[in-house]
Amino acid sequence: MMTKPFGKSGDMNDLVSSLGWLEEDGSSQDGDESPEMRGRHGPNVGGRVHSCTELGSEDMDEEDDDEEVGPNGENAPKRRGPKKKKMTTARKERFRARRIKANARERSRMHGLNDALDNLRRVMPCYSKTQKLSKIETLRLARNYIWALSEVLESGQSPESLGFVEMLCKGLSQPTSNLVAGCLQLGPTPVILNKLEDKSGGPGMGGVVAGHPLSYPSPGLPSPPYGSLEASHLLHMKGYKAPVYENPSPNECSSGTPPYDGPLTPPLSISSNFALKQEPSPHESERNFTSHSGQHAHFLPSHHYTNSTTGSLPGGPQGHPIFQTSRYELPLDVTFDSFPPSHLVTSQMGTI
DNA sequence: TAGGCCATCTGGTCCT
DNA sequence: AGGACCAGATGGCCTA
Repeated sequence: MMTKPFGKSGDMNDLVSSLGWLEEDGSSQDGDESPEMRGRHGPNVGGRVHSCTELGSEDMDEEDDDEEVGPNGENAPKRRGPKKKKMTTARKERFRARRIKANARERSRMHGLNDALDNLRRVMPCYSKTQKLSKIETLRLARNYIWALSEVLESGQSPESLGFVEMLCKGLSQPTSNLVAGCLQLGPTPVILNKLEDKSGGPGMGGVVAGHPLSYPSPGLPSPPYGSLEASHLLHMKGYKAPVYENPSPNECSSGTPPYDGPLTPPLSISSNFALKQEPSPHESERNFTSHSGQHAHFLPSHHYTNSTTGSLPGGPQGHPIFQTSRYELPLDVTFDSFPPSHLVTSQMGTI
């Protein structure tokens, strides 16, 4: 099988980022035929054993149609089971077309996944168009963000505290930690973070321990691209007129759907399905989870803090902007990809 | 140049 | 039969 040259280049990103690309996706009959999307390898890449499925064999048969018969006929494997259908040209074309369609769907699916990741990046506390978080770092930061916010809820810890930032940076790579810290220049004094080897965190978690100074922004970190953000802005509350949550359906970015631009869902409405480890609760609707630090974060259902825009919360800091939100009722299956009002975040971060 | 990240192709599996 | 999802493999791009 010939390995086709693959022409993926930097401009693929432009294609991917454009909505038009997705629209063309289905109709362009796959990149195997388009200059940008040439396949790179045949079915036997990486020494994978080619199966005898119809789909798999069709490509092989394109070059050696009569593989079942050896040069002298003696090597023809005696196959059990249903006899393999003769790969007629029509069948080959059909299977090829099916494969091409499947490739297009797969691309579209992955683009949808990437769109969702982009939405997630936008609501992260250090969104920057120029310094895009990698996929894995986006997920890690999202985890930390949720965790940190839950700690704010549970303990009333100020989001402007060092601990909040430490939680955000936990387990992140050094560049990402720098990025986060560059965004979280809390008040007049830059945040001082401490990032150590994995000592304080759980398995797989990087450790951030107070007392080991490592000032941010780091030497090679220009401030402008990273913007700055007060912690209260991080929680997009200053001057934030929270919209009344009307449409709970997340604006999902499945294939073929436009990028997220839909109704904003409220902050800190931690749904009950967010539970790393659920425990029985005396109150049916309460949720607990064990954080990586071994602490227990205690979640209350959203209606526990569904007060007026100036209302206070049980257990929460009175009058803290984080709680000055209006009525929020989220379905349990709300997704975070529509979670915070991204414009409130980005507007404070000087996204470039 | 090595390593990280990414997009894509591909075949397998499961489900409708 | 066909679609969704997944994981493996590969090569391109970028950066230290």
